[in-house]
Amino acid sequence: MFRERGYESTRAAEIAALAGVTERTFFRHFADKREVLFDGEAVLLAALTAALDDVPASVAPLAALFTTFRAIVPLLEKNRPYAQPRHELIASTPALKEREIAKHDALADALAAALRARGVDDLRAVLAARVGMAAFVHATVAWLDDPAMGLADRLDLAERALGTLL
Amino acid sequence: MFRERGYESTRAAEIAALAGVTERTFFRHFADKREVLFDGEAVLLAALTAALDDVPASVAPLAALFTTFRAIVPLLEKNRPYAQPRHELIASTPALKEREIAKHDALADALAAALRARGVDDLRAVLAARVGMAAFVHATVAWLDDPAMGLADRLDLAERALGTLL
DNA sequence: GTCTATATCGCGATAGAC
DNA sequence: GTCTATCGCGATATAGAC
Repeated sequence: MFRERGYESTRAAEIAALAGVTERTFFRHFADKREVLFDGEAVLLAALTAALDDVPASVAPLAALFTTFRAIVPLLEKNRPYAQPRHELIASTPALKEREIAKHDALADALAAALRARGVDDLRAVLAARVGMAAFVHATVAWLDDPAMGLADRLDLAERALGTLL
Repeated sequence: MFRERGYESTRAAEIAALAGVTERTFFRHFADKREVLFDGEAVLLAALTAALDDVPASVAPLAALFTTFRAIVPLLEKNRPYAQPRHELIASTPALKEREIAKHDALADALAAALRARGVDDLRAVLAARVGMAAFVHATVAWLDDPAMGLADRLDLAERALGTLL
């Protein structure tokens, strides 16, 4: 419906009707209209933290994150047919883009907490998580926009670029 | 008004009345209610890009950003009496936090564009900008929460922590 | 589920600046 | 005289209280 009529022109009541529930029920499931598109974030977070748990604690923080990202590449690639049009919609709708950025921010916070749990000090945990997320998001977006290069290669590229920054 | 009655309990019409204008006029000036608190972002962006222009093009991207941040420290310190309560309000209001994150994201985009204009390739520009912003925001928040350490020192700390990551 | 508030936007008219 | 900012009125969808 969002793709056909546009996000703003689609009323919450219409979505609810399509799902066969009341408008009120819709808002009981989703805190607001935008949330309909971000149900999957919980799955992504779970996959990331699970993958991070499999990385030996001896691996340095940022390297551990890149290992984590690579581990979920198959999951993301399987999801591409859904993720691509979703990304286009979000990119062209400011309200949704804002929400997506907030979700990524929360994801970074969660990764930082996971790194702290591995014994990384607070400052390095926060910075590593944000640096990692920046690379991950950039790689993912580039991959969605241009599938000529695989996601794993995009991650390699980003990791190597980070190495040349300092 | 936000601090006294809380953000949500303060109606847009009340703000407009305080300013001596109509509610309709309020919304002509601000795209939405949240924007009232983010008028200063344009000033910050201008200060940052101006400061970055003064850094020789020979300086590496991330180092150039830290030089830029240090250059505007006096501006931020002068602004602290306003910034501190503002930060508390934003931190305790999800809707405002979301907007702030989006503003920081836009700032990172602007910095990336500025780096590209210096001849930095796209990938490195984007990553440097986001890494820099992460450090800058973390340092600023830490400084606002605990003024025991100066902002300049917080930036030093973050830069050195990044050095051990990359 | 019902009821209601209020953020937000469209439109037409008006007043003052240049 | 055009341009711009404000006003006044009305409509509607989201979201929250009960």
